[in-house]
Amino acid sequence: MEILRPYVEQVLHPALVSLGIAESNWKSMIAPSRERFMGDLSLPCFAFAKQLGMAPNLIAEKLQSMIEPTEVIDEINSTSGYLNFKVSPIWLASYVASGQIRVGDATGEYPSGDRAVLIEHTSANPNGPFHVGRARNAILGDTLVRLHRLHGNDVRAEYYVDDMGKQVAVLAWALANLSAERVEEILSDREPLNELWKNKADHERVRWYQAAQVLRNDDDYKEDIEREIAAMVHASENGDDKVLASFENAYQPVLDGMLQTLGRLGIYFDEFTKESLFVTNGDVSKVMQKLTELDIHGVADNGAEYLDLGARGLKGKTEFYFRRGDGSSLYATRDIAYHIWKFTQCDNLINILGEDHKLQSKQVSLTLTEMGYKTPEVLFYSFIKLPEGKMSTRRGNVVFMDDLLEEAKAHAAEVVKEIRTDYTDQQISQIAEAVGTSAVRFNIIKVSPDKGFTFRWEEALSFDSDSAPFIMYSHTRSRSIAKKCHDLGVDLSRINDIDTSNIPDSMYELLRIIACHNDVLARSVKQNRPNLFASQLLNLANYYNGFYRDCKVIQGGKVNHSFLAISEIASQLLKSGMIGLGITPLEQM
RNA sequence: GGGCGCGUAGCACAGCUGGAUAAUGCGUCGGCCUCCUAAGCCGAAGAUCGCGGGUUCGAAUCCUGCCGCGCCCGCCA
Repeated sequence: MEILRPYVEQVLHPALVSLGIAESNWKSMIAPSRERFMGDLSLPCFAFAKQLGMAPNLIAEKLQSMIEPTEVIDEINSTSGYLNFKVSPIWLASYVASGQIRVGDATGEYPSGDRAVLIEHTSANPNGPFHVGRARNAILGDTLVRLHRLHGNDVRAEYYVDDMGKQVAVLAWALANLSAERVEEILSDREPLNELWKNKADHERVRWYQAAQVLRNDDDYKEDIEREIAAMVHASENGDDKVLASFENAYQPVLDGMLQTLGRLGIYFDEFTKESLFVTNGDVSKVMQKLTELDIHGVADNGAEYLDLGARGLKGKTEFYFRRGDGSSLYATRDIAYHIWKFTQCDNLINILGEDHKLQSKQVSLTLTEMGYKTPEVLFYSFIKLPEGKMSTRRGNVVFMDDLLEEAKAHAAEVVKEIRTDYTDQQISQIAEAVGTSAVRFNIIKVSPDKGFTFRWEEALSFDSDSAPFIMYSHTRSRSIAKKCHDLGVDLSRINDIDTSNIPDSMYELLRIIACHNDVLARSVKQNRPNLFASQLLNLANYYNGFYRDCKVIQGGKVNHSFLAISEIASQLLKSGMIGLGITPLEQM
């Protein structure tokens, strides 16, 4: 509870001075209390023991006896070497009611901070529909975008479009050389295209891609295809307009289909930057020229060039190749040019990458440092497995995000239909869409990014556990109360009177959670860990439910304005926080 | 084989610049709808902090060895 910190420091300072502790590094030792019942902030006294020649628990007790409770801190206690400070309910209630707890805006319309942050996420090759594994990037990335905005940063969300190279070339080759009949013939042993996605280009065209991959492994065709594709790749890397245009015609509809899926999850981008840009505008050549001039530069027998990053602490394979023997650039080289450009657009740069990119990212960062540039922050995430093993488009062992969203919506609709018998079909559909997409997002966000997990349908569709619907439900309760109060003639824009003579425990506990809300948000953003804020929102919803139980806003047709004020503040924080996580706030459900 | 990361109750997660009885949520079990939406609330049980050593007055936290899981080790992207 950072809002309490200055008050704690103020009362602690004279006491510590009179004990003979003058330095001020004790300030950094003040931390949130371990247990809620003990307090809000605590000072561990172990570090003073040596200097004072006293046992820590005695120091804590001594300090306690020297400090009088104040209007802000009404409880000071010491237990086993810790001095605990607890915030006064009356002061806290007034503080919260006065509107000083910042309710951020995750839509990013009114950035209040001074940091311009560029977050690059997803950037998936446009060759087929999202499966759940690939979507983890988009969901983590978009959540980070939203949380940074909620925190006040000015954020730009970027998608780096891989519009050159082998993957797109394969797709373009297949579309140019294979008929629909031929594709289906090649894929005859696979599951057919789901009827639902028949006109969605990402699902349609991925079959061409898959068929081409089959042929590329077929001895009868392999060599010819490889030669043709290699020629296309080569041309694209040299900035050949015609080939790049044919690539774009091949991938753009696929990308559009993929973005449609992301749109359903509330994921949008501010900017799409094509990889080819840095080849055609000369940046890549300049980068390669500069790299050639570095001390750690080396040349292979056939003229390929690399940097020896072993000299800069990289272990394992230390040669980092940036130019092929034929003089063309590599993906990583272009990525360096892209990073240099990105740094001209922002103060902070964040990349969301799968754990398979760890080495590559390290190489890029070391190289950027070598060239004198800043390096990006990177959020790595582990892959999502299926019970049957690794997800693989090639082997058909995938769960498509489109299918998951359909299932989630259908499941949500069943639940709504069962418990809200008076809702219309349209209401049910709207609620089910919100619940389904929110639940899918939340189930991915709540898991720590560096931990891999296994996708299970029953967990992905579970709404009664640790879930988005739980949070959504608390929020609709608060809206329902507000609506009732409005109908009773209360002006909701003018409620900030708190009856400090009546602060039940569950209201106090809710206030304490509210008081830490922005602390958690700041930490979540600073450390790029969306799951921390997800947990905070779950807590907020939980304590709101406790408040709801004990503090009746409306009783016997009369409105308790004090409770209503707190309910409304909690409601706003729930709503802004939900938008921050990409959960859809509903008025009723 | 080498490198990087992960391993905390049935599940998920916090704590990891060493320090309080390892916190929180879900699930489980038991209870609660004449009461603002029971998609809810209350209570209880549940942890060899992967395993073994070491450093320390004190280790989930630091060091080390092992085990398990993931990823990487292309002049691919």
